[in-house]
Amino acid sequence: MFMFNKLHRTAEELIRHSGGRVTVGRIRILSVLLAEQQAITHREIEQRLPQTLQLDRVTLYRALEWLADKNLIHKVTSDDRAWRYHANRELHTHQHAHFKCTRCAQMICLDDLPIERSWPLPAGYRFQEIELTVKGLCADCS
Amino acid sequence: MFMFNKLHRTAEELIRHSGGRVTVGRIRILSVLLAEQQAITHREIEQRLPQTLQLDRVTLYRALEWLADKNLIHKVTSDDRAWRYHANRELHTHQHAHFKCTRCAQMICLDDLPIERSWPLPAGYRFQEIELTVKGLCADCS
DNA sequence: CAATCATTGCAACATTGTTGCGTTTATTTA
DNA sequence: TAAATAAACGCAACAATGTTGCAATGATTG
Ligand SMILES: [Mn+2]
Ligand SMILES: [Mn+2]
Ligand SMILES: [Zn+2]
Ligand SMILES: [Zn+2]
Repeated sequence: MFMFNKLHRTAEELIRHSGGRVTVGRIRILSVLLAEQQAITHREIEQRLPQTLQLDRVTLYRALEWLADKNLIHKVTSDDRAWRYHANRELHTHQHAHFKCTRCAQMICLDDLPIERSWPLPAGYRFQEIELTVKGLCADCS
Repeated sequence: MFMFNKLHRTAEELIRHSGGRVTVGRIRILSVLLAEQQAITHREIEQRLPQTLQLDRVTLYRALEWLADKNLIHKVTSDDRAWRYHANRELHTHQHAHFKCTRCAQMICLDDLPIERSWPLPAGYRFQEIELTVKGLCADCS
């Protein structure tokens, strides 16, 4: 309860600070992501939202897009065609790698992994960013 | 014409060698991939197939799956939710990174990029493989 | 409180890939 | 070469994930 209220207020503050409209949907969504240490899918976010809050699929998609635009969250691609979302902490402001369990599909950020090395490209190619996913078995699955 | 026939015969040989049935579909598909230096999508393969060969979407999907199982091709994930396929050469037998242009979506293999370093994981996690995509602008787009 | 316009809900659509099943065909066997 | 067989195929239906258009709602401001 107490934790929830704290997260709720944190989320509200972050959203208000970003200059958008403060809606209960956005607050609840960001709260869910702040409470989670993993990167989770649209579906998983839906399941973690309070039952009392009825929220359309599309609204959830648009809220997530908005939160990502405002740099409050980031989204990660995966081989199962589903984006995964995670709240931004200070650690996450720079580029970082991710780990995905090939058995349970859980995905975590690997904040310690330095990936800022120079990646040599063919002549004429210009580097923008890197996407790195280590795959294997998580502690629970191995 | 000559090139085509040569690829065609190479493809046929590879397929026969893999112990499956040698069908015109599989030969044509593998020929397309052998002729291509980029990793291309299901859709793009479809477009490159000869008009004379009518081939069902599903058959193409299943042929690609079979070719990948036999290690004649490999498939690469992307942020646009579409697998990309590429013929296996000797270079590609080991793990390698890929480059994807953020403007034209072309994707190439970065065979020179050594990614076999040790990636430190949290305790209890077990490494299996790594997926690395460098994003930026290709020579044509930059 | 009223005005405004960002946000939402709903229906429809798009894309990519998968599954079930009856038919065809490549290969083997006689 | 002809028949038998199992693999491969075509078709229809389905599934998962995400997007678009538009009218209704509601957060914010004055
Ligand atoms: Mn992350
Ligand atoms: Mn490759
Ligand atoms: Zn796991
Ligand atoms: Zn390009």
